[in-house]
Amino acid sequence: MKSGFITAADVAREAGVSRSAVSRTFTPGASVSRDVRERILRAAEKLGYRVNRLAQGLQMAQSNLVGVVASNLTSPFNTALLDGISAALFTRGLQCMLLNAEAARDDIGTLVNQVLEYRVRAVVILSGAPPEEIIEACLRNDVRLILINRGTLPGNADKIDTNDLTGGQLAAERMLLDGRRHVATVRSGNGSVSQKRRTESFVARMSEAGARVTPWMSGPNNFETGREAARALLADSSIDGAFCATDLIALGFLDTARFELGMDVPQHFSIIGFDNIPEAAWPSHGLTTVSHPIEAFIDAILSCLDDERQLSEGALNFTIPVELIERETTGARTRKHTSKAAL
Amino acid sequence: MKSGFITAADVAREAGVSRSAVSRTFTPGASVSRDVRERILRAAEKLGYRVNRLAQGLQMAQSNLVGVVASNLTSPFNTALLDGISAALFTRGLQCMLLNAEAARDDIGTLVNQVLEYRVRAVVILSGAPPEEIIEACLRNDVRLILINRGTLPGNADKIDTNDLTGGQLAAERMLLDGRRHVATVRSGNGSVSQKRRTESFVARMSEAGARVTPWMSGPNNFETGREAARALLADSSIDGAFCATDLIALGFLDTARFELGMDVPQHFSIIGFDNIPEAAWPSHGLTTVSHPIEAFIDAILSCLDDERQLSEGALNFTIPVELIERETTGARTRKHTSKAAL
DNA sequence: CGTTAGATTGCACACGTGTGCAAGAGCATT
DNA sequence: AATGCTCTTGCACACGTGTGCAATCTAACG
Repeated sequence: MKSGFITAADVAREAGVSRSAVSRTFTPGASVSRDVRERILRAAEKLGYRVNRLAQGLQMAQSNLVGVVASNLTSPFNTALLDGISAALFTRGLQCMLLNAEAARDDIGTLVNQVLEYRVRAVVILSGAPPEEIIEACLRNDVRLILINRGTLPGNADKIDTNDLTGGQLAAERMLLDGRRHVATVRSGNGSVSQKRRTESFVARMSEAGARVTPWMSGPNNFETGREAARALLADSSIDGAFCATDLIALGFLDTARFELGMDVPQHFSIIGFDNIPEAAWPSHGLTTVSHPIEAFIDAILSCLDDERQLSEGALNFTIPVELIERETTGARTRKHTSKAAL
Repeated sequence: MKSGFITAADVAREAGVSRSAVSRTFTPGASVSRDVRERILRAAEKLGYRVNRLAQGLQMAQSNLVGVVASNLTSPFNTALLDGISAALFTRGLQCMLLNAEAARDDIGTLVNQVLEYRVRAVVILSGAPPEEIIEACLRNDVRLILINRGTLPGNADKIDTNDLTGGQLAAERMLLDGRRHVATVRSGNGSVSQKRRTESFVARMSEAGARVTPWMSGPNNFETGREAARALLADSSIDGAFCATDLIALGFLDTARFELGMDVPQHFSIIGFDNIPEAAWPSHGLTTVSHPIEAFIDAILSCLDDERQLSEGALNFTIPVELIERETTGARTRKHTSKAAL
């Protein structure tokens, strides 16, 4: 057998019909008689025919591809999201093009441009912020742009955002219930809009209640950042609580406080994270956290993809609900100011 | 501005040259005079021209896509691998098509068929086992097939495998040094070849040294599986060590032993995992484990992609080296048979 | 049997690109 | 000045597919 792919023309020759018939056989809803269809299917099976999606996409001026821009795939929340998205795309007969934002040094513009070259149907941005001219380019070419937790960027794009305001408030209420009066906020330094929003909401509520807040912000969104924050912040022993913008940071903070600094959580202070990653529920951590369920994100993304309208007719907006998951890093059964007594 | 993408013909008209010149301008190494090239680049910039990769792929009978079949993206080792692969592909100007094997109910044949429709340059299989006719289909169409830890499947494909034999032996030696005489092996029930190999190598060495081995195997490769194994196995208090085929399982085992069953590791027994995921190094776990570095996998994959030969001329084989990372779940400073004394 | 509506089939064009080929332009060598 | 060589440029074809249009075929109905 000769090398190279089998084309519809090969199948047509084998089945003794025209190439159009082959094309119609593989096009749902097209008009083909039953015995011709069967003869074609048999020939296609025999030769190992596969429709060339590149040619198809060229003809239709659209592909079945969806670009997904992600980064920090070591964060379990991001990977869970990616897992859900790739599975959801499969159910819609779409293919997932994964773009690694870190590899491109967070040059989201270049990445989106690359993916536009494939005439993708939509682009999902999980990470980084695309420049405005890129948003316009997508709009002009009828490519849906779906922004996940990117905040209110200018331009016409579908936006799916966690209810960070409520999330921050829930965390604050729990801190206040624990009687904490001097809390820290910890987030990564790369300026994620979502981290900023939830932190500021937390700060607002705590300040309103008269508590003191020490902000801390540095490094990437990972475990090590939490460790560094703990070392820096816990030198000041008046701090009796920490709200970390992601679970990964919170777990680094927690582990360092417990095992490196020998502190007792939640006796000495309370810790609350955000994301509800699987690791937070492990017995060794038992991290109290704010959850924003993956399923809600997936549903919202599918709604955007199923939306038949042109993007120019208006974009969609979704807010993902949050919930406080209480575990063992909050709710100490003790009097207030225990940590001060340790001085 | 009219909707739809800008084509090379549009640019040619704008710049007052032929369409060929535009094509050559964007083809490295083609012959174009300097001022024509500049005029074209200016026109392209102005109009927002993007090469249509679908048409290009059709013409060249090949795309810049590489299919990656993965599953269990909640496993940090898999995601780290995916992260590395997507970044590496970017450096080679290739695009990553992510296929979720779980979403396709592990029907790898269908997945590979789908990805072949895009005339991909190669397919990387991180999960599941493709049927032999698919391997042949790839071979026939000059699509490289790169199998990661899939064992010795029949057919001509590039194979990259962890040195599981040495890995299992290293774990066994450490167990013997700890004086363990009745150890368990824990692996998931979905029959990963790699898990099987490392476990069997461990068992062989332990048996050779006269130790007793109780095998356990069930469920998917996740934390919960480790928990169930601990509950089932530690009812038999003569067991004084466990070798888990992945870190995720090992951590579930460890956490359950410590926090649910109140045992002391490594006093009561030793635990060794495999993969060296980041979580294993967290202070709260300190899991001793066998590492097979991601970088080695990436290097091997790139070597396969860079290999210019046709697949029919012979495939590549790589073995990834392993190393025992000793942390706090082995090496108890105590006399032998401590656990027996606890009976 | 004649007519008509409906289903089926093939022809031919379009989608946007890369490149072989030949023609032309510019320049150095004889 | 004539010749040969190198560089540039445009024409035209091919890649594999979907589909409008017209032609053909089938069957139902009068």
